[in-house]
Amino acid sequence: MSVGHTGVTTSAESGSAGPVIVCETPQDECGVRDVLDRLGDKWSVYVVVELTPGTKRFKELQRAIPGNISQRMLTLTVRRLERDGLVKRTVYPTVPPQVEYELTELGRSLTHLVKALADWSIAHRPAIAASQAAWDAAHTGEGMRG
Amino acid sequence: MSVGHTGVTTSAESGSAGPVIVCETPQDECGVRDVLDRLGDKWSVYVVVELTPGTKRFKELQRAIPGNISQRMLTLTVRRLERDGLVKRTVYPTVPPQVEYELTELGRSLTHLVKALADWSIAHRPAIAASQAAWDAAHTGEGMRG
DNA sequence: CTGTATCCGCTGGGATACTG
DNA sequence: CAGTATCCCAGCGGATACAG
Repeated sequence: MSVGHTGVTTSAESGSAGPVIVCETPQDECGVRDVLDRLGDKWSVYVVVELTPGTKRFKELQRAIPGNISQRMLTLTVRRLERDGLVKRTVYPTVPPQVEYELTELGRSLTHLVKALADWSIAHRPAIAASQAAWDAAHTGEGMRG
Repeated sequence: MSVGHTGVTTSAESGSAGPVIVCETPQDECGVRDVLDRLGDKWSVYVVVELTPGTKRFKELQRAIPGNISQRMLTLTVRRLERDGLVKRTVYPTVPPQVEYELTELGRSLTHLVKALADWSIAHRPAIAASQAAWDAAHTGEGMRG
């Protein structure tokens, strides 16, 4: 492999023993996984968010993303995004090297969904937090009251 | 814990050594993780999708979800969803026991976003697949040609 | 600066057996 | 049927060292 032990490709063409999702249903919820796997990547969303305003370099991206993403994960993330056609990577063969990342048309078409997700999250976070608190309160000492 | 080695609570109040996300930014992309963590759960989305038409029992849910979700994961998933206030769980103390799951108001407010995600995924899957194929073709034998 | 290869811990998640 | 507890493994993801 070229990018570490995980590789960039997720499931296809790499191993012949991992169906992952059988895809029985015709088209309804079948493709959701494709996006969610990318969105659930823990970092992909942030890259998309940070790239929404415009082009950013590797280091800029790393600094902009909250949560201290490691070099390794940023590389893996942008590579996957690039492979999916959501991000365009441009290398300037200078010294020191400079690499710029930007959203493609496809990537930009996702930003409004990410925005919607973020809006929903922000709008309902209080409700969710309250629900969690209530749940926790109702379940404290369920199997650990000794 | 009451539900296995993983527990239901994700990060808060359980351990004091896991900040996970520092949340430096005021409110822009900060709350995205909350939703994405839930959506990236690999199964949560499917539960929401399957519950969109209406109430379902545990076993029904398990059968309806593509990819053969295990009992354990379905339990964990619906518990988390319940804790977040997205799903309501109703137990009928019959023999044999019967438990019904349904979306709450909060949960239903998410369905249109999930739908949007699914639509986007379906609409752009060909483009993504093409991009992946192109990327793979351009990167075959990068570090494994020996 | 940008990226790759290696080591390693942690957690998600499957299989299974048991309870009510 | 619904749920819990245990075992166990694969993979994600962090830290680090090294290369162009």
